[in-house]
Amino acid sequence: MGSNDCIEMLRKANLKITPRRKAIIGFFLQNGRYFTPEEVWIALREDFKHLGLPTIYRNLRELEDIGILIRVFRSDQRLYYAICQLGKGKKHHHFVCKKCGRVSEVELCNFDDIAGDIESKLNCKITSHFMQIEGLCSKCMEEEMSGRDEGQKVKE
Amino acid sequence: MGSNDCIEMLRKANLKITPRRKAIIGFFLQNGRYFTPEEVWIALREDFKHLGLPTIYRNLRELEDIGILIRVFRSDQRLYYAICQLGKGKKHHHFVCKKCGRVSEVELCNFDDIAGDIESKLNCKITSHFMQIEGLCSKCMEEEMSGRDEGQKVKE
DNA sequence: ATATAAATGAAAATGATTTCTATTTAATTA
DNA sequence: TAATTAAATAGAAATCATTTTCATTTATAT
Repeated sequence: MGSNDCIEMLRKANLKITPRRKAIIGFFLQNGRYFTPEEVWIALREDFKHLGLPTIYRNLRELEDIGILIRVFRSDQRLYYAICQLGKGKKHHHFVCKKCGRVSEVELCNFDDIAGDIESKLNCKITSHFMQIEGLCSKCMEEEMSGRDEGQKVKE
Repeated sequence: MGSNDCIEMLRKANLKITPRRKAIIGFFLQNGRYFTPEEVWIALREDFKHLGLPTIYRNLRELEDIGILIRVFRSDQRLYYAICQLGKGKKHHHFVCKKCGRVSEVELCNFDDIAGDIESKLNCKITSHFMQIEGLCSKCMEEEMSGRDEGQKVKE
């Protein structure tokens, strides 16, 4: 998916294609990691004379609603968003690099193999599951190996 | 695990065994579902002449740290906690009833079967994964079936 | 019993997120 | 292309869940 597909999704969702929306989507596409609304705001203020933080919050939420963005969960209580190229239609999960925050989409999932067993055991009906996979992305692994310690780092 | 085990965990963690802590743990054990700090506070205020909301927040966090409680994620940005009988040692997940909020522990997990494949595909190193399973618990399924609509309900 | 560090309550502060409202703008239609 | 209209936006203010501060109390080790 590129920005074009995103624009198509905006159309389908009856959301207007505004410069801010395009910039937000472009920002997430360029940097393939998660960001707080404030971080997005600070980055995009460069490109807009006027840009309200509420606009960012509103748009991030709307873009999440239509499946262009996903939420990333961290233990602090803040909002984190990342681009979701696969959209809501395709079931998948996300891998989050603990070091640099990069988010990668993972289509592989074998949960269905045990869903029935869980249902039997709990005598319940499973309707969905959410998974967040964490670790080190390829880039951060290399850096780890070579003893270097550069690169974008996630705030602890 | 019962309250006794919890008290043992408190000891191990060098947390004092206070009436409030015992009450909080007991409250979660009795009602096997998730609650916000405020809900816990309102419920336990019955039993304590003085009970500060910050005390609840502090304790919930501490109890989460040592593995007695877990966080439940919902799309609103609030804190939800539930009892975790298996503790941090044993890898497991949680099933959350979308209707009544009941949280059940699920030891079954086959993620390891595909972890290697994901690592190969992304060329990454997976260090952990978090999963929240959702659906209808047995009690709510029965109610669904019989057309009744009683029982504790989760606020939408 | 005493000492001491931890726990607590109450009040106040914090700060992320949302709401409000007047203005602007994208997109539709004449 | 201009007029129209609902949606989007900025900026300021409000909200409200959560945390901090600090004086007092309490669990527990001695």
